[in-house]
Amino acid sequence: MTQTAVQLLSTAPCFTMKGRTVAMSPGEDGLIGIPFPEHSNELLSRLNAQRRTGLLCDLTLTSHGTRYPTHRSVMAAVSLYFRRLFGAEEGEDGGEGVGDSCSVCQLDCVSPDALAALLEFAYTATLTIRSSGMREVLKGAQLLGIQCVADACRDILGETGDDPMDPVKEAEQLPSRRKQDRCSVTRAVSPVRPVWRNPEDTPECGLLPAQGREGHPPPAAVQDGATRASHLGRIVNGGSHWSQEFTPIPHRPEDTPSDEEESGAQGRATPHHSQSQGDGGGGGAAAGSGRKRKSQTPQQCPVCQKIIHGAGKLPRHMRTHTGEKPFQCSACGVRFTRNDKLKIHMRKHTGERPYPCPSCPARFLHSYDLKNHLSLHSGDRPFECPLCHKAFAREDHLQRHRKGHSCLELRTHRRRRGTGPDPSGSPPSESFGLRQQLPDHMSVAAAAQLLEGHGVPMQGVPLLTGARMPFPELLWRAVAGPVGQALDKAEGGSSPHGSASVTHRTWEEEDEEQEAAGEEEE
DNA sequence: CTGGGGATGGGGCCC
DNA sequence: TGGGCCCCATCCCCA
Repeated sequence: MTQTAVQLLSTAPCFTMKGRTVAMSPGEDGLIGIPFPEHSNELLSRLNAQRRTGLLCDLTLTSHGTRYPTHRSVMAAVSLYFRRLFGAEEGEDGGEGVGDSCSVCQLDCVSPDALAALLEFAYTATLTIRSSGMREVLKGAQLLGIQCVADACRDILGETGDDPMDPVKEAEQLPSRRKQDRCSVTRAVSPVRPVWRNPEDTPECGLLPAQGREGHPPPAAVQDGATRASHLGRIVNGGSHWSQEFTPIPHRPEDTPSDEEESGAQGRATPHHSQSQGDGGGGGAAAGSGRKRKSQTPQQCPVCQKIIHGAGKLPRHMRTHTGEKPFQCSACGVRFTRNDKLKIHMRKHTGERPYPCPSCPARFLHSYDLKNHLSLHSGDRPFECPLCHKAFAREDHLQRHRKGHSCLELRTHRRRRGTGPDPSGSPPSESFGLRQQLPDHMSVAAAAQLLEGHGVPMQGVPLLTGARMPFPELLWRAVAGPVGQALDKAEGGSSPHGSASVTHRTWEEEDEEQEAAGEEEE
């Protein structure tokens, strides 16, 4: 995909299909971006499985006799040291690095435990270490140029990141040494002097890469880290180094990476760099200064690529991936991912129910419980099934009703004119207005004219072009994706439910229901 | 199947 | 900028 296409997609309107947010490019016909959020996780997991079995391992690291089969590409991706050693750094013309044949790298200056932890981090994005081994891991991370791990260890050890002797930072401050002699670069990166052995060079080395495949038990170092995590201190992704790992979302599409130079920041999820950090546009040189990049909003989760809005919300989100629950109830021991959830939980123990019903003695733990409860008093059932017109007091109950195919009147009833919500299942407050002006059997062209008369552009509407609309709802479906939000705006404000997402989801649901109805008819 | 309570995760606002 | 607090949407569970 071209860079232009990527930029287009990054700002393109999106819709949801089968639970997947799909970006549509308005400018390029047929160009869509379909994200697979689990791909990176699965990829890493499979690579780790290959490492454990020695499959496809083309590099063996050794430390004091302990051998660790691994993959060059992974090590080059995670370690600045290996990246430069292999000539894999961006912009390198290659061919000058260590040869492609199976090799052994002796790293005796990194302790076996630290090397094991760093390898596990490389393949799992989780660092599992003993507190007592923190300094060794820090040392190894510095030597190998794994910046985020080094920073996390420094944070925990309470050290600053301004160590002038830090070989990683020192190396990163070398802006244009890629054309220099590889060995000299290597020394600049790290004082590690690996002993490279090639199978053709020594008989000893010829054994090494094959060992993992040929019956040698996997070294302790490549055992499942989860088994060790139970009794070890654990630094997980939710740690402070995520603040460096996140991907700032460029606010303007023209914010494209300008620094082709690898700055040394590890594990960047996407090549997008923040251009608004006040680095003076210096590109790689400034980025490589070792100064901590400050996070800004919105931020993209490096695991699921979800965009997280709000300052300081990314660490909170990351705990949903790591499972970290740092907030424990002192009364019952239940743990929570968030402090505010623990606070609400504590009301159970204190008996506090701060949300009293004004109409009855009932009191509630949560404001939304009170809100639900109040709908019982009022008798309001604003959420009506568009198919069977059964009304619900709660939106989630309507959703459950529709998802569960409990409605037996699929496609047999038309929406009542002038009453009830639209087929999106949205509450009445957002169902009427401009949308009601769309008569039955209106042509797309006529509908477009009407909508554009309200300032709603119809360009980019991908569906039903040239078709006649059997129902105005279908037109609404057609415009829901690209211009639905604009239509909402034209109608005078957004719905309290976030019309875009609601409409997109319901659009998808309706497709499924139409399919189901079609099958029934057959 | 529905009503209701509770849990979870995201966003907004504020400090 | 990070975190606290709150609200909201959604999901799960149980009666």
